Amino acid sequence: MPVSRPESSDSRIIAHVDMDCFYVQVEQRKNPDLRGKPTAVVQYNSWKGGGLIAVGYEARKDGVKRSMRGDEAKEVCPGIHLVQVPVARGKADLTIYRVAGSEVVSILARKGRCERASIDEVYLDLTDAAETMLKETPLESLESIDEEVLKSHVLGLSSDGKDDRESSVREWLQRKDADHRDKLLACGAIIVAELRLQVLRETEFTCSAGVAHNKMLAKLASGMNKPAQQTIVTSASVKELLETLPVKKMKQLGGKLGSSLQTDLGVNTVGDLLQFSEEKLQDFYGVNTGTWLWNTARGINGDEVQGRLLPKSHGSGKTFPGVRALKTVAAVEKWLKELCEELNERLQSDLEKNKRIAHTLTLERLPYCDFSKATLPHRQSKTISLLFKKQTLCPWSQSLSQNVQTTNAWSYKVDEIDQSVIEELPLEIQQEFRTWLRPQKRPNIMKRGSSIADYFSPTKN
DNA sequence: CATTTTGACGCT
DNA sequence: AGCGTCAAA
Repeated sequence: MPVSRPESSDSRIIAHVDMDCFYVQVEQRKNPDLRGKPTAVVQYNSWKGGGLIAVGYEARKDGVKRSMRGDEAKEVCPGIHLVQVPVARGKADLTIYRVAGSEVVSILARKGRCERASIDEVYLDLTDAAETMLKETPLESLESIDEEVLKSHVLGLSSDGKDDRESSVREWLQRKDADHRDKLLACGAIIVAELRLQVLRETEFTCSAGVAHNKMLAKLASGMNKPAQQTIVTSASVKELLETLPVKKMKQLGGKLGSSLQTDLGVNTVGDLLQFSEEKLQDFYGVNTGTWLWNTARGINGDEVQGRLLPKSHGSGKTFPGVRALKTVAAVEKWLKELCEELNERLQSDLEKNKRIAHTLTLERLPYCDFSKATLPHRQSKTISLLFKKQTLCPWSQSLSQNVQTTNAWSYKVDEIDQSVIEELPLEIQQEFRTWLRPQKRPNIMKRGSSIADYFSPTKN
């Protein structure tokens, strides 16, 4: 965990925006008949109705849970509408959701530094925008405050449960005697409410948000009131909030580290961590993790919002469970080709839209966790450069062939990137490329085709 | 037969 | 470079 700026006096204004049951909303926009009806999105449907990966709020009321099978969902919610993820090349194709996610990012990026954290989440650093707003329009003089802002949940605001919550939120937003950091939070809340309304107007999607002084607290808050609401974390509320918060609810503590805290240290809430010195935590978990835990217990988190609107990598995969395991080289080749073709299509559109070009390719085989049998060790991966030659991928064939009948060994060569691909790039990028490639003067040995699958076509040794 | 399909980042 | 961890729909 990076600990770039661990100060408790952190006065940044950070928002985390999270789309509500995103895939369901995408499907409901595509087919408005589904709006207001119990809906879930499933991957495949031939086995027990497919696996749910997103559940709308109407269906959640009936007890439908993610990771249920479609058939199970029908049992608890007979009227549920199950929409299938599109299938292309024999596998789930998430393109429509990625495109929808990027629509949202392009709107949210208008007000400050924006980081695409996942297909449907972003972090925003609104510090500058909030400071500017506070300077130019003192909150007390703001006579018309947007209705959406008044629906905010302000943690630590005592009258959160009384009948006129909105007026107490208005009062909090405009408090003359509020300290500077609270006023900045109020400005952040106004900006985020505006952004969420813009997202709704321009995409028809609702989202929830958290506004706080750092990423950790903003993320925590965005999930506290869903759907279509926002939550503000004041500094004054942090201690109480963390005191009773189960460690498992904190990002990064949902897995083995969180379990270890519970079983090895008897730490059940984030507040319980306060009893341990930084040194003690470092002894247990190493310098970085120890310091990170010590800061986390105090609501301190220095992670910066990375200005990054695009994903750093593209992946395409498919599982072949149980009896569907691939048993022949031909079957492995067939599916590698399908995966490569999907990837190729996405790389092509990335090149056209963003002028980016891939430079490494990694083939991975993920473990299949069947505890009933002797299971394959773990994960295996091989990475190659797509830009430079002198790469032979014999190891790949070994990994791939380990569990299939090997007929003839494969070997692959990857050459310099094809000249025609470079020529499609903007001129200044081309220039950069020639610099990188300068030591490489030899002509291509292998002609590169239109599909990255061609990189893996078996060649003679 | 069976969550699946992603994506980021840390450790060595 | 290769593997492990964590998280989200």
